Amino acid sequence: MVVQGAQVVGRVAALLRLVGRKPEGTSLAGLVRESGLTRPTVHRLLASLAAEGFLEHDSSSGKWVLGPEIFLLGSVAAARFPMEDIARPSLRRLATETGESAFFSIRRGNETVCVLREEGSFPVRSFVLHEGVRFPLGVASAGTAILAFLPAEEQEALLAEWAEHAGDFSDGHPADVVRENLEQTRLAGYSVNPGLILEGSWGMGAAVFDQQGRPAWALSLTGIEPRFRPERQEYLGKLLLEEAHRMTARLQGTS
Amino acid sequence: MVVQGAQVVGRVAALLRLVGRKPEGTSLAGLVRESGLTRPTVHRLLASLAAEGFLEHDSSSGKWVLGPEIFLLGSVAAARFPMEDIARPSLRRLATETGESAFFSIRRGNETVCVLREEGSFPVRSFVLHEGVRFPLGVASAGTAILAFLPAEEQEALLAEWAEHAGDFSDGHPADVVRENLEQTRLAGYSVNPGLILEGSWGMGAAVFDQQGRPAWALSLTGIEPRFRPERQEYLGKLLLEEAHRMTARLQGTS
DNA sequence: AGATTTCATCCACATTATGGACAGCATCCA
DNA sequence: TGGATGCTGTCCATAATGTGGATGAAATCT
Repeated sequence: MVVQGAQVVGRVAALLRLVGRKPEGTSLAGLVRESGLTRPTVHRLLASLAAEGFLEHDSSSGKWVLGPEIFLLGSVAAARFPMEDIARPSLRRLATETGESAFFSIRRGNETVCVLREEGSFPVRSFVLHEGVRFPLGVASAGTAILAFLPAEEQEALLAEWAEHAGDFSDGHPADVVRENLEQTRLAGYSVNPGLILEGSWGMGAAVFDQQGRPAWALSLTGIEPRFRPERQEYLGKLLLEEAHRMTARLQGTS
Repeated sequence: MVVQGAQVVGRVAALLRLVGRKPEGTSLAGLVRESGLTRPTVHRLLASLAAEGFLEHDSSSGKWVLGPEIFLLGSVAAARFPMEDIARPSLRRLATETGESAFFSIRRGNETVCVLREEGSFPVRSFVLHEGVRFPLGVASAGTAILAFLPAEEQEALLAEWAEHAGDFSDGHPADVVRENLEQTRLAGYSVNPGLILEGSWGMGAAVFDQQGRPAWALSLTGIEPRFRPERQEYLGKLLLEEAHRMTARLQGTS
């Protein structure tokens, strides 16, 4: 998987992903911490990425943010990944129908990345999840919904080295809790995150399947605990599954 | 401008831009030609970019295309560059009103990059311009409209080394023709490209200005020569200027 | 005003990326 | 059928490239 003689490419990619996590930008020190690289190296790579227009350095805040070239390349790439067109209507329906915030996440390797958000009308909202945020598979409702429907051996591979895979999240997500959660998800069809990431901040998710029948994306809803009591879960789950089925059908149909 | 000790970053950036030019993808050999790098180097960089998800290698066609990570980062970056929301309505109006195809391009250094397209109803369409295509400033109607309203010294800097700047386009665009064209553009407010890139394929453009009053974007229309006769140019130019003014006002107002 | 944290830059060193060379496939043509 | 052409993928000795410890300046906190 790893290509010889391209160390920097990996480092650059990691830095771009880290910067992309926070729309408001990240400081040099933060990136040094999160990347594990030395400061001079991070600084040089950031500066050269900025010279290429892939990043920008907000001189007032000193933070680094994604630059115009990323936006431009992204617009071109979006033609091959018409997620916006396909997912947005479902998100709108979910958000207006339930009042919660609705999200569309995409699987990328052993992570999920949140791509789209649609705010609900309910006045208390959680900001744990937003565009660009990444979670390890099995963490958060979207990643649980996806992991639950991956081939058993892939699930086992991740669970076998769970602490390493889940990183900072392994504290709040012990492997046995996750196992139980995946089992529940397979039974119900949808996943429930009972505030495991942030107390009181609940979520539910349902997987969307690609043409090969693999769970590649997920729809999810987030909100506060009182809005996710058991009696309402069934209703929310039904809505999520409905929209997930609709998207899956649409994606099977295309091409 | 160029950062020391970051050769690869520049190379990677150049390759990504080259790949982004053609939505259908580019072959290794093509990228070797266009980048001026050696084949092993290009291959290694492409392979490692693909391992990171920044590119994908279509194994049937053997071509390299932009990958999912670019799409994901692009979605995050799009929040800082809300061009779609602001430009799309103007493009719609231009396309429906005129029947020609309408485009929105953005200035990036000494180039313009086409970001958005809206097809017109007229059944003969040119495909010289599409999302991701880059032209040197002063080439094509969008780049002419922008260049014409840059500070005189910046214009002169480019015209002074025109052959180098315009590259392959310098044949069809001699410096004195461009100078005359810029003059005309300043007089009329809008630019006209009388089939200089491809015979019979005409275009007209108008610049959109940022908060500092600098021409940073452009709206343009393209079509075949009979649709751009002098009597119609005035009408098309008026529409372009109207929409460009509207966008400029909207952009001044925001923030 | 001293302590602490963050940012920017230098430069000797060796790790890392480079590219010439080789190998494997197609396709085309004599 | 053979060999000429054009493409992709890989190896590895070489040196050019990127690295990171160290230093200093600047900003922020106590």
